Amino acid sequence: MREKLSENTEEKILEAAKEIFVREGKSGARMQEIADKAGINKSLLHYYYRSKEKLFYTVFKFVFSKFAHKIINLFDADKDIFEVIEQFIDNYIDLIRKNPFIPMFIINEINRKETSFVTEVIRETGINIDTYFEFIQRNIDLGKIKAVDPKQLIINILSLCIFPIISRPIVQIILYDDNKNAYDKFLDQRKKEVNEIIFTMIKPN
Amino acid sequence: MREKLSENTEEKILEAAKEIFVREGKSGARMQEIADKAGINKSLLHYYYRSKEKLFYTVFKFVFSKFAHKIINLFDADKDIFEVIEQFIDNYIDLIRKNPFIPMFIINEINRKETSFVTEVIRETGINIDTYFEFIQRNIDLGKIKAVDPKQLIINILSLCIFPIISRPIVQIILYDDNKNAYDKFLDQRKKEVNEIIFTMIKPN
DNA sequence: GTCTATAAATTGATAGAC
DNA sequence: GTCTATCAATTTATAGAC
Repeated sequence: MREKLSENTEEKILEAAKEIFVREGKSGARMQEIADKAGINKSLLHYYYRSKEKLFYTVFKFVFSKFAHKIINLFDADKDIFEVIEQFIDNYIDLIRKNPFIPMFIINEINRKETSFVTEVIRETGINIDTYFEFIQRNIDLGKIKAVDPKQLIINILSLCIFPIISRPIVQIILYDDNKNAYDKFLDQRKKEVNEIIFTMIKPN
Repeated sequence: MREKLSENTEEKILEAAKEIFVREGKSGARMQEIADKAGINKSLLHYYYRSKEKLFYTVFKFVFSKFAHKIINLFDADKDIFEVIEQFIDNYIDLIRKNPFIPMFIINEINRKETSFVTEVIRETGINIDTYFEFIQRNIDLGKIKAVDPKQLIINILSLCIFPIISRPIVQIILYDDNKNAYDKFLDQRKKEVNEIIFTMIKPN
């Protein structure tokens, strides 16, 4: 019973902390706000996680892991690479659009931390980029795509998908006079745009 | 004399504030740290700028304006569009590489602020996107490039240049085992990569 | 496990002397 | 203009009752 309740609380805290940290950043987040959102007392935060630093670490690992795996996992099977990429772009743009603060949060906090922190998170997260490399190499060997640099390729895809969304608050104003609907259309159109770019660059002559 | 000294102090404050705010973010920056870096007393900060908020506003406008104009100004003259783009990519990647925190700072803070703040900054900054639109349209009319969407085009260029640098701390570890030199080579190579992508997408059949 | 009370440290801001 | 001293508010963290 008690344990059951405890687990519940721990989850509620993590859920609340996630929301606050992601939105406000580590230094902008307040323990009080997290406690309020979790519907508990501030002291309980320290009971479950010794300090703000430790709570942040837990949250960051959780968020990063989930996000990173969503990227990596797509490049597995023996599916057609063009289908995989098309699906990836479609899913990914929608995913970030729904959680626009997540990429910002990750990039932002990673820029503030020492290398050791980042390395540790990556290690614990257990993401494995080799699956992706092999997937690309296999397709090159089969002559399905040109012999492109897989590193440049993945960065191209991520850049073209992520940047328009994290920079939305400025770009929407400058390009579309802050018309939200217009920018949403722009992002929909963007799926085709990114697809075309990537396909053009990798398809054999 | 007094005025001369005053000006000097104000500049020193702005310079220090810029460095701290850009690196630590608004909520992470400390007035004490800014004062220390400027070599003055904390009270003087409040003497020149009434509050942290006002100091931040001044710094943000300054940083954003400088950065935005560097982007816009390149698309002016009657120069060849392919040359302009090539030069832009080359300059821009180097510029961000030297100041990797600036784009993050801008994107980050703009995501935290209300639309009114962003609109105000853009208005005061006086950036004018029309110059760019006209430049592209002229080149389309002349048949120098395909009839691409100028909005997608500029976002493509910026995405491909900025993202690999702001995400460097993660990507360098995942793709290059945290080998700094290797990633620098990657970024140099990237200039060619981005150029090729953009050229391929806009050059007439 | 959860709460109240409170400590201890930090931080933005002001008053007032020079 | 610049500094010292200090306030007032915030914020992380702990002690201790239940």
